[in-house]
Amino acid sequence: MDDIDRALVLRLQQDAGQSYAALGTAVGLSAGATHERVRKLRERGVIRRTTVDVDPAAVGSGVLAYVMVDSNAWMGESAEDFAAIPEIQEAHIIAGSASVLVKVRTASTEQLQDVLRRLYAINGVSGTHATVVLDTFFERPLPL
Amino acid sequence: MDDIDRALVLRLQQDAGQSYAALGTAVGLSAGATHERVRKLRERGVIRRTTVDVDPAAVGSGVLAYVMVDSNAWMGESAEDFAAIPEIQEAHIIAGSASVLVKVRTASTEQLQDVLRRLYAINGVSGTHATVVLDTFFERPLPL
DNA sequence: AAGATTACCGAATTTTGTTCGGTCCGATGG
DNA sequence: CCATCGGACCGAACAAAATTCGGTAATCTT
Repeated sequence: MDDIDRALVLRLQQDAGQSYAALGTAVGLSAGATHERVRKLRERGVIRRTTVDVDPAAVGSGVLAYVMVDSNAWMGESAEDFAAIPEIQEAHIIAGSASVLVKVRTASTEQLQDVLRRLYAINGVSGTHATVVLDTFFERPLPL
Repeated sequence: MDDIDRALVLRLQQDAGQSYAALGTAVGLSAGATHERVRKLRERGVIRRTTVDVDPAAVGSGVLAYVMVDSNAWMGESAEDFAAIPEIQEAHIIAGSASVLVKVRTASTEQLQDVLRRLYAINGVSGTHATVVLDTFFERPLPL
């Protein structure tokens, strides 16, 4: 994980569609060597997968909200329960008064309400506190 | 934006590296037609870009926190100020008692503290409330 | 229903991905 | 100090994929 690797990851985050030749030129390597570096980055798990960024509004997920989930039990083994709700994009165990923080995307506030209903149905969940996003400044890749 | 488009986006989210031939077979189209569909999805902005998922811990961002930022002024024009802090991965205007919610990734809690210090330096910011993530259940693509 | 538009297929063409032998450099250890 | 080893790189050969395009069928427009 040297400077070249970081440069490669950075450029791939910005555009994973470019050729190894272009990528190599940018970091000062041949296409073959670049290919090998990227292969190893994948192998090591630094690069997990190649994906596409989708406009949420274009696919019926125009409403974004973060929900603090309170519980009266240990939630450490409940990952599956949260994963079963497709509108949940992220779920984290957190320190502090609430115990789980989830990121939810829905098409409407009505559907958001329905997600809250389903959250309450999860074993151990005693309350929720939803924070609706009014405007997103930006969402961007990791710093390097 | 029909069923085929949705299937294409779904599969590209899972693996944007596969060939148009494979993608086409999966949805019942030729490679050429698939190529054209995906090109249009990009053109329309449904697909914003092709990128790679990186393991945060592998690139020195093992600490994740969400920070509620309180303010005593209208924050709607402060996107640049937040964007100037590279550790901030997302920034949103929210409804509720706080006015901005940011997602922060750092290598250590010391660096997290430094980010909080820089947040306070933003014009209008009157307070912060950081929630540290202890464990991430999952982070996944949008539902379709 | 005629015309126009769009989507599709399949093959040709170009570009890229992938593999491989040989070289260079730094580390290892005798 | 020198020989050996391993890793990273280059450049070329080969294989595969992207991209383009003419022709056709389906769909929409009027």
